[in-house]
Amino acid sequence: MEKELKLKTAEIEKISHLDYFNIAISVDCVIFGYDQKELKVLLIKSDLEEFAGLYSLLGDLIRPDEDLEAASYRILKERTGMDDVYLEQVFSFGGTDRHPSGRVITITYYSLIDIKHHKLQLSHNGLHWHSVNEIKKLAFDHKLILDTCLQRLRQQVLEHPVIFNLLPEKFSLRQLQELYQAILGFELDRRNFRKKISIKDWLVDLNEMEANVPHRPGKVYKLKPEFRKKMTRRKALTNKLIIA
Amino acid sequence: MEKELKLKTAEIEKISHLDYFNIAISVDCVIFGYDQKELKVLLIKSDLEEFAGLYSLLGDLIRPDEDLEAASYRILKERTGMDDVYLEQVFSFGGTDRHPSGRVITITYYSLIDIKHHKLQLSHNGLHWHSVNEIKKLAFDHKLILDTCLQRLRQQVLEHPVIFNLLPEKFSLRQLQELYQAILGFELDRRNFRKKISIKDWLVDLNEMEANVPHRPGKVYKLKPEFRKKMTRRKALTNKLIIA
DNA sequence: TCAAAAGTGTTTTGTGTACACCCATGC
DNA sequence: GCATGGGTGTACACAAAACACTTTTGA
Repeated sequence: MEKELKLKTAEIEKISHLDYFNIAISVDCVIFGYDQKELKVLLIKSDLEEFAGLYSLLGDLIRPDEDLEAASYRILKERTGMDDVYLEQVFSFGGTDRHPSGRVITITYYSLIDIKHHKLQLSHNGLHWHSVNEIKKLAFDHKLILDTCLQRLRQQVLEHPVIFNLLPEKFSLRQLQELYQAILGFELDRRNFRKKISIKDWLVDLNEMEANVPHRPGKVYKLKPEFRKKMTRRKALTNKLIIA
Repeated sequence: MEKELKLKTAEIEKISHLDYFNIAISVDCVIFGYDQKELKVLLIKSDLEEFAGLYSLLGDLIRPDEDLEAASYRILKERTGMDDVYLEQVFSFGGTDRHPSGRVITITYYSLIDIKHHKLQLSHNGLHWHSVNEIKKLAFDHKLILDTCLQRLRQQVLEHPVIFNLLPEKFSLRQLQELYQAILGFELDRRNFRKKISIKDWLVDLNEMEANVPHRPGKVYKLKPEFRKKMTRRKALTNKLIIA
């Protein structure tokens, strides 16, 4: 992967001097995870001198024979080993100066993965999970991209059952509430939260209890299978907010 | 403009045979207008043999020195003569087979214009306003693009005061309500509608009355200037729905 | 005088929000 | 027995929805 990134920069260098239609197109992925009660995002060390010491999102140029989703899935698969993930296109960024080596338009996706279910190559590249709240600056315009995706994620979790892609299959209502809070950035009332979730009828009670908690164990639930849609889909017309 | 479109096809033909990074990038604009109590969209005859007899959206390849918004504004300006318009990026479509002459990824925008304030060159090209409801099929994947933009427009008018870009500066509440209905596709209660609009405090009463109506004239309003934002902006976190 | 739409309030229903107590478990 | 979170219900405030009559104008 190191090699691939170097190649990428070189290729951009080359094409930036060609004629009219040579604009490169990339996909950048904001890969969200959840751990230690914090929302995380997968970052890698920037391979450009201009951005030495800064981290960037995961991305790559699009290949001529793959569509946008395929490119996103490829990036995810290469970096996390996972291909069964939730993925959603967010926005395209096309400023003429956003890449120092030439004109690159990027189409951004965010994805949600269960951080425990993957094996990263954390050895080099600086590939790592970073707390979203602590990120002040990224290479390129990636901070803007991250903020845009986070905003979209916040909208989505208010309206649709996508948040479960960040959790293991079995979870307690406390875990779910803490995750909502980590994403939204504010506290929720426990009783009202439970009421709204139960009205939504998204969950199955597994008749199990949490184990290894230093207090009274809570019930364990899983998402009903009909809501486990992982693919990119078109959004439905906004209905009522679910939470908050 | 005829010439430019022919050129465009030829250029795409050429680049489709080049090497790795030669993917063309276009912007397609779904330009909405409102007339005769119907939502309209600006269409043009497709210039490709493959789509003879079909209409398509307005679009063009992106130039290397212009960003995405600049390309959208250029297309609008060329076709409608207007450059003071509301514009919003919606989605990017990148299927490998979406253009018969080669790989073209398109970034789509919708815009809202006051249909009375422009002068189209309606003489040739088949450039015309088409009722959105009557469109069954378009060239390329443009029907899908149109549907996606319409869905986004419906979301936006429920949350933000963008709808006024489709109306003349002065309008009555009846006109406004009819426009909401045309976009949303269902009827609204007149009293509840007026109440919600007045709570929003978007409008100024101009102390004028409608003229030339075959019934009791209504009051005439305009949008408060602070809500007349025409540029592309990032969306705010969803707040409560306004209408419906 | 009729047709067409303007203008205007009240009631009912549902949803959001604030809030407090007892319970079960691990340590 | 104490600390920690689990689990539950009620009261109030506000927003949405349903609904009818009188007024004004043009034809």
